Formats: sequence, C-alpha cells, structure tokens
Amino acid sequence: MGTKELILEKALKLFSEKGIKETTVRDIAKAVGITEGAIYRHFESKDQIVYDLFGRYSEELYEKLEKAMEKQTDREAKFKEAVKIFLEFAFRNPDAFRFMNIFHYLRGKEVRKFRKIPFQLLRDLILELHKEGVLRTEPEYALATLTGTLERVFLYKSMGILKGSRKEIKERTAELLWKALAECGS
Amino acid sequence: MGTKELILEKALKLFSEKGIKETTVRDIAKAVGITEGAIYRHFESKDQIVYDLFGRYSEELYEKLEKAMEKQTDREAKFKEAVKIFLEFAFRNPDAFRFMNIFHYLRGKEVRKFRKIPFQLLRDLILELHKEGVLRTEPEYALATLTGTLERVFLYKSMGILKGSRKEIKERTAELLWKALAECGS
Amino acid sequence: MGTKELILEKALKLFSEKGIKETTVRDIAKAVGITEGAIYRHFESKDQIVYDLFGRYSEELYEKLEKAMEKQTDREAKFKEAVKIFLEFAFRNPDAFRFMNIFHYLRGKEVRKFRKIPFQLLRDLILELHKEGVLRTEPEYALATLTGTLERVFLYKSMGILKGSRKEIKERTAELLWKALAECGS
Amino acid sequence: MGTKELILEKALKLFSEKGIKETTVRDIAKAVGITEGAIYRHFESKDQIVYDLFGRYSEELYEKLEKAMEKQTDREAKFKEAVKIFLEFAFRNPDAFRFMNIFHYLRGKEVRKFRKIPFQLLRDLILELHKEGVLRTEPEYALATLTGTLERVFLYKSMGILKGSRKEIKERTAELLWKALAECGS
DNA sequence: CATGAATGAGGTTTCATTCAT
DNA sequence: TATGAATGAAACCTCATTCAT
Repeated sequence: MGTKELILEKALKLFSEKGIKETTVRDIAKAVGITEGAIYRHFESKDQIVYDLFGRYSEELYEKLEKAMEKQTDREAKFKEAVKIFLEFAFRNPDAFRFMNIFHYLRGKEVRKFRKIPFQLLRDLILELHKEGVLRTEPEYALATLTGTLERVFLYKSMGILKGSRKEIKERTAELLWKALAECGS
Repeated sequence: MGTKELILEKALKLFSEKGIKETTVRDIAKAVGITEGAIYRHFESKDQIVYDLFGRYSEELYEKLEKAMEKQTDREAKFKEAVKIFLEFAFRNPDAFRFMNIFHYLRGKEVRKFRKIPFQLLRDLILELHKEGVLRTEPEYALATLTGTLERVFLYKSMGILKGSRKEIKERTAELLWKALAECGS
Repeated sequence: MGTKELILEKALKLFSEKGIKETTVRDIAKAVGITEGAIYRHFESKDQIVYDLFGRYSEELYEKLEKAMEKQTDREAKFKEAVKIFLEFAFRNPDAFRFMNIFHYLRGKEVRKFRKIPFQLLRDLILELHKEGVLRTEPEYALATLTGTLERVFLYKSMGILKGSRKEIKERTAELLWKALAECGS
Repeated sequence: MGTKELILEKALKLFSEKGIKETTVRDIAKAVGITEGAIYRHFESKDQIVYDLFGRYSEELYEKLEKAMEKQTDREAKFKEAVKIFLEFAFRNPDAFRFMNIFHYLRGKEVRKFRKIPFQLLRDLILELHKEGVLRTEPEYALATLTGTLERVFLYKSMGILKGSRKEIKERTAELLWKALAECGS
C-alpha cells in the first residue's frame, strides 16, 4: 500500500477512536511510521485528510446503496436490501462509519460541500415508498426510525451489546424496520 | 444569575455548537463577558466544566424519567411516558442534549464515572417490558430502535426536517415506537 | 496574635518549606485563614512580606550575637558563645533560618539592602581573633569553615542525621570549631 | 554543539543565577536563540531539563570522586584527594555546583529519585575513616564540617572573598580539613 | 478590616505547518 | 519523497494584585 493510503487508513482509525481535533498530525505520522513533515507531501493540510476520508467513504456507501437499490424492483426487497447494505458497510468499515458520524455531529454544516451523501438516498427511498402508499408512517418519522436504528444497531454491535452474526443482525434489523414502518404503520 | 451558572450556560451552548475540544476557555470567557483567568475561580479546569455539565444534565434527565415512570402502572402508559419525558427534556434543553450526545460519542469511556445515566433507565424499562411479554422484539434491538429513534427525532426537529408542535411530535413518536416494538414485535 | 504577625508566621513556614516563588499569596492566606485580598491590608506586596521577614530575623540574630559577644572578654569564650548563640537561634527558629538561607541563595544581591547582617558579625569576629593571633588559620578559610559548619549542623540536626540535645550539639560544635580553627590552625 | 546541549547549558546558567522557578522556558529559549516551542522537541517539560541537569552532574561528580578515591590507598591521601576533586569540580562547573545546591535546598525530597549522589560517597568516606580510627571526631559532625566547608569555600571563592589560585585553595582546604577532623579530633 | 470576584500579565505546553537538508 | 528542527499562534492555566461590596 502506498504511503498516502496508509496515512488515510491510520488517520481514519485515530479519528474514529479519539476524535478529529483530538488526533494530532504527529499521532498520524507516528502510526504510519513517518514524520510529521512527510504528511505534507501527500496532503495539503490535516483538514484535507478529513475531507478526503469523508468524501471517499460517503461516496463509497452512496454508490453501494445506489447500485443495490437499482437491482431490486420489489419494494420490500429494495428497502431491506438498503438496510442490509448500509449495515454491511458499517460492519466492514467500522472506523469509517464512526468517523462519518463524528463528522456529521461536529461539522454538520460542512457536509453540504459533498455530493453523494448516503442520507439523501435513504431519504429518497423513504419518500418514494411513502408516495407509493407502501409506507404509511409519515416519511420524516420513518426516516428518523430508520437512520436512528441503523446507527444504534451498529453501535451496540461494536459495543458487544448486540450478539449474533453480521448476517443475522442485518436480516433481523431489516425485518424489524420493515414491519415497524410498512406493515405496522398507521 | 451567578457567574458560575453563566459559565455553565455559555459553555454548554458552545460545546453543543462547536464541540468540546473545539471550544476554548477564551470562547467561554468571552461569551460570559469575563477574562479567562476568572473562569478558574469557579472551576478547576475546563474539563471540570465538562464533567459538571454532563453530570448535572444526566442526573436531571435520569430523575425526570425515574419519577415519571414510577407514577405509571400500566405498561403502555409507562413506555409512552418515558418516550415523552425524554423528548420533552431534549426539546427543552437542546444544547444539553446535543452536548450529552457529543460526550457519549467522543468520551464514552468516561461515562462510567457517572451514576444516573438515563440510558440505564431505558435499558431497564425495555428489559422489564420484555420479561413481562409485552415487548416481543428482542430487547437489544428494541433498545437500538428506541434510543436511535429518540435521538433522530430530536435531531430532525432541530434541523427543521420534522414539523409539528412538540406535543404532537412527542405523542406521535411514542405511538410509533410502541406500535413498532410492542404490538408489531415478532 | 494579630493578623499581621500570623501572616508573617505562616508565610515564613511556607517559604521555608516550599521556597519563596513556590509559595503563593493564596497559600499564605489559606494558612492564615483569611482571603487573598486581606493580605494586602497588612502588606503592600508579597515581596514586602519577604523583606519584612528577612529584615526582622536578620536583625534579631544580629543583635543576639552582638549582645552575647559584648559580654565576653575572653577570646575563646567569645568565639564559643557566638557559635552557641547562632545555633540556638537556628534551633529555635528553624523556619527563619532555612528561609534566610534560601533568600541568601537566590536573592543574594538584595541582601545589601539590609543592615545588621549576622554574617558581618561573624566575619568581624574572625578578623579580630586573627589579628590578635589567636586564630592562626587564614580568616577567609576560617570563615568558610565556621559558617559552613554552622549551617550544616543545623541542617543535619533538622534532618535527624545529628542526634543529641540542642545543648550537647551547641557545645560540641563550639568545641570542635575552636579546636579546628584556633588550637589546630596552621 | 547540538541544540539539546545548548539548551542544557543555557538552562544551567540561568537556573544557577536566578533559581529554577525564577527562570522561564522563554528565558532559556531566548538564551539559546530559538522559540519556546522548539524547547519541547528536545525535552518533554521544563522539569525534565531540571532532572536531566541534576542527574547528569550528580553522576559526573559521583564518578569522579569514586574513581579518585579508588586509586588512593593511604587514608590521608584519600581524604585529601576527595576534597580536591570535589572543589575541582565546583570550580570547573560553578553553575552546575550552584544549581545542585539550589536543587538540594528547595527540592530535597526529589533527590531520592537519583542514584549516585555525591553526598553518599562523602558520608561513606567519613564513616570508613571513623571506623578505622583515623578520624576521631564523631562522623556526623565531621560530615557537617566537611560538606559545609566545601560549599562555603566554593561560595567565597566565587564571591571573591577567598583569593588564591584554584590549586592553592584546594590544597589549603584539604590540609585544613584533614587537620581539623583527623589530627585535631577529640 | 475582610471578602472574593475579577483582571492582566505571563507561565508552560501543544500543534499545524514550514523549511533547510 | 522524507526528515526533524523550528516557528508562531494559540491553548490551558497561574498568580500577584485590585476593587466593589
């Protein structure tokens, strides 16, 4: 792996563990095994690393969700597939997922600078399902339940509160959310 | 209001807007209208302000939840009351609620130092309802949906995504979660 | 005891234990049982406390030495009496003695502002004895041995290295120094 | 000379002239010709500079004394050599010697953290000579006279009170102390 | 006389960034 | 590309002193 990739990888891990401001350029350099100055051969600034990471993983999740949803024609399958893809990404890239949440939390306003925000896709999905009458819960509430539950499922899994294989968790969560929002909606 | 209370108030606002590390003691002092040194007559350190705030609001929400739940004997009423009290607190103290989330996110390990963590009460409630057979969804998933939805409902309300009066939102959320977790559980 | 005296007493203790710069006005106020501001009712500044203390104890020792030496006509008795008075003062006022040494060490140049420096008397004594042929050691060396030994005897006594009653120590030290400098001098 | 050595050298000078607390990191940086921040690339903290200096010079004097004393078999020569080595060190490293005294005075409790304290060697020497009957003065008093005189001889020399070449002073002091403690002891 | 909040200067330390090598 | 010393701004904190009460 190139040094640049290594920097991104180590920075991501540190950002997700300690926070962005709490991670110094020196921390990153030490984790990579180079010195501080060398970081600046690859990135203009610390913030550039942050932006690169956020943009890269946002886009990756966005495209995975987009691709997966395109394949499905059935509404239920589409919804459940979105949930699974989302959790699959979080389980596979826990540091990235945590980092993205931190970025959203503390620097939410800067999110606008990016295109391909996964949240947009989930919102569109919910709106679409609602328009088609499949999802009778108001879309704003549905969105809150969907995104909130997804984030917490990831969190509780990484904290060891939620047991079970990834597959089981993904399927159970998809099932639960579908029931809650579509079948049970009022 | 005393200077100490003013410091806590302004610090809370800044922490919730910019993050903890991102807020300097000077920022707080300026917001209060005093100099940095004066802060230290009231608090030993910046961290002490953070701890005071987290402890204070954790406890407040904890006790409100506890008191409200004690009053209810009916399972459904108890659950819904918990949801409403929780959201009521978040709506009334948006800075505190945001701040508590930030603290949990970035300094989760330090949460152990505190007693009276609202999360504990919600977990106990879920476990109790589950034991009594009211809540057929597995408790870990139910907890994820409950806490995740609550946080997002607050977030979307403060972002303007969720419209409606506080009362409407609280009741709708309570209804929705009860349906999702109790009536609809599988 | 008046507040002013109490301030001097507590300040002396703290200065001798921790050093002058290392002792804060707040430390002193706390030890006295008043607040910082009150100190300034009695002293213009922290430095004024330092000066008062140095002046006061310098003068006290100076006058004790002077008075005692005036009484003696015999050379040997005069020398030994000086040693004993000196040690007696140090044993009775260990904080003052330590403080004076610290002041000499770190702010030696300011000593010139004071009259009645005990060191002057010891030097005069040595010079006088030397002029009279009693003390054949060169006066500069004799002075070094005299003052150095006195300081160390005090130090080792307060550290518990030197055992024995004050009386024994005073007499033994006087004897030893007289032998070393007068009888044994070369 | 490397920056690290330069920092140690300038810090030593300032510490010995003004005291440790009285010397700021900025003072040191200015003396070296760099900025404050640069100090911290070489030392973790100001205190680390203090410890490095004390450890370094303690050890140096310790080892010089040890080596010199090992060579001598004759009791008198051994004692006198110790005196001379000690003064030689003080004359050659006046800043270090003053600094070590200040450290002992104000932070004596921290001395325990160091091994190879020259004082230990002098104490052992005195005890040994006493056990062998060469030194009839009680060892505690002998130690007081020895260490006190050495310190004062250095002090008076640097103040210009004691005239003469280093060699003369060293020999005279060794002679004087030997007479006082060994030949003259009672 | 005393309080204690506040000031303001200055202390130690941190850190993103630059730059000569 | 990389090093690592250095900068400079700014962070947190301390403390002698002042002042309204």
